[in-house]
Amino acid sequence: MGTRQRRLRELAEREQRFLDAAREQITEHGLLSLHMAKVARACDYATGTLYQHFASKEDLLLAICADQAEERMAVMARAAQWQTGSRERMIALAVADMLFAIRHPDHFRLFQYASTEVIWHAASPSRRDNVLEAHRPLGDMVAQVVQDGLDSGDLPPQNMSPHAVALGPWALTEGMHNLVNAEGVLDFYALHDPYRLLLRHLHLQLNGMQWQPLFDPLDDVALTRQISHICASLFDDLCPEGTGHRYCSPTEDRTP
Amino acid sequence: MGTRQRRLRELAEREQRFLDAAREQITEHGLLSLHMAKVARACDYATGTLYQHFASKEDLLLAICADQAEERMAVMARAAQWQTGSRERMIALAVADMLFAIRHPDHFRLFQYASTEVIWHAASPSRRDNVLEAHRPLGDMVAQVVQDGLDSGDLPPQNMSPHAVALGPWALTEGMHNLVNAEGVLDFYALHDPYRLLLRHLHLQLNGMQWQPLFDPLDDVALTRQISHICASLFDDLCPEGTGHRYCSPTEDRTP
DNA sequence: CTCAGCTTATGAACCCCGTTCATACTCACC
DNA sequence: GGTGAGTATGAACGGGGTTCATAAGCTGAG
Repeated sequence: MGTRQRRLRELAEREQRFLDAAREQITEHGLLSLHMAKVARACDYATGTLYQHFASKEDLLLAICADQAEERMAVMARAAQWQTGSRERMIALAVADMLFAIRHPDHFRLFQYASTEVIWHAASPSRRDNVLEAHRPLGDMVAQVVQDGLDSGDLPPQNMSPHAVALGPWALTEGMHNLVNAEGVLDFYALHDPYRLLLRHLHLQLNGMQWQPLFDPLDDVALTRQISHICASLFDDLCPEGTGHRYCSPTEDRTP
Repeated sequence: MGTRQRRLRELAEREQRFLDAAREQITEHGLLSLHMAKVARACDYATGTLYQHFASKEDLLLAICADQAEERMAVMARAAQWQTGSRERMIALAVADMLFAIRHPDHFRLFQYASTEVIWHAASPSRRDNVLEAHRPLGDMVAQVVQDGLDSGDLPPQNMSPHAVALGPWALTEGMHNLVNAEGVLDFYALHDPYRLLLRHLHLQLNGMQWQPLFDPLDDVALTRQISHICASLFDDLCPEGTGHRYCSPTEDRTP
């Protein structure tokens, strides 16, 4: 029955248009100015129609999250793809996510906001599952890196499951994103270039897990080279329109 | 002029009563059910009066944060107080914060929610400064531990400022709290007792910074003993009414 | 005691949304 | 053409944050 299939396709297309419109509004005017009526109007629909797709505003927010997660994962996967050792791949994952957070601050803020208890529990359960499912690759990718390292003898066994080991770098990265995002904190402590700091700490952390060191984590030049190397493979993804973009710390512009 | 002073005192007292009422409502009915009208009514005031103290709902939320921060800091300070080495003090800070998050989940969720872009920027600037100021001890405590360690020769120099070094353990702890709070994530990866995992990773991280190890981070028994030791000095703070409370991982109850 | 002047409290009214629902429309199928 | 399931509409509803004109209380002076 071709009619039914067409219907479904149209439904999915419309949903995507709603999501895009919502995303655009967030990018343009901030999370605070996301209104259901405006999203519907932007797609030339009445407000009620929106509620055939999303049970509530929170539901819409989480839908956007699930939608954006795909892109986030893709960027990370691509960054890790070109690295050889387990350690390099782990670092690449963190750098990619960090770049994503820098380049798409609104999306990243949305991730934080939506994973808040208030929003999370106001959405429908199925939508929550969607978000979790969409984010599954994140944890799996990190754990896979550990697993591959163990298999190839690249890493020493830790008596911990790959996922448990993976939680360390993952938490460190998330936490640093948080601190960076919490405006004021970094200025408070006069910490410039927090993302380079993240990389340094990540290296130190891997050292602690006795992953063989590539170079001294305190070697600033080597660190920069590594970041640039990873970034080079990512800028097409992250800056489609940009030409000649290079790694530039978010605070670098501020210093005269 | 005694009148003026009395006025100010009354003002402060009333503000505190508002804050307490709001906190109670959050504890009782969750963040979603915090309504300005109800807070005012709980203190036998009209709604409008609330707006003489707090410019908006977000302002009130941030005020609660600043208020609660004091308690959070106090618990951490107390935990670190009884430890001798730099490494133990650093661990104690993390454990204390972790316990605070477990024992006061609502407060902790509020911290997360309020540091969200949406809430943060809807509050008044002076209130935001309040929150930052109230949280300053957090970063300073962590950095102080590093500084003391360096001064006493307890720690090797890292070519990094104490605050920069401190950001590592700090971010790791925050990040782990986040992941734990993001419901579903841990079940997804079958990770039980995430807080013990935090401790393990913290030890591994300190290893990486070449802080001399106390024991093998993978030694589960030693880890538990250390956690219990730190907790013992904290339960009076965290469970005023509780008698005979002991450390118990949040997931321990679930397993039959 | 009394009046002026300032501070604070009041709660009804305002307004902005998110959400719902009865109605009308569309269109594939008989 | 008739039928019914699916879909769109937009006015109306309701909750709740915010404001404001008014009233009440308090202080200090005369």
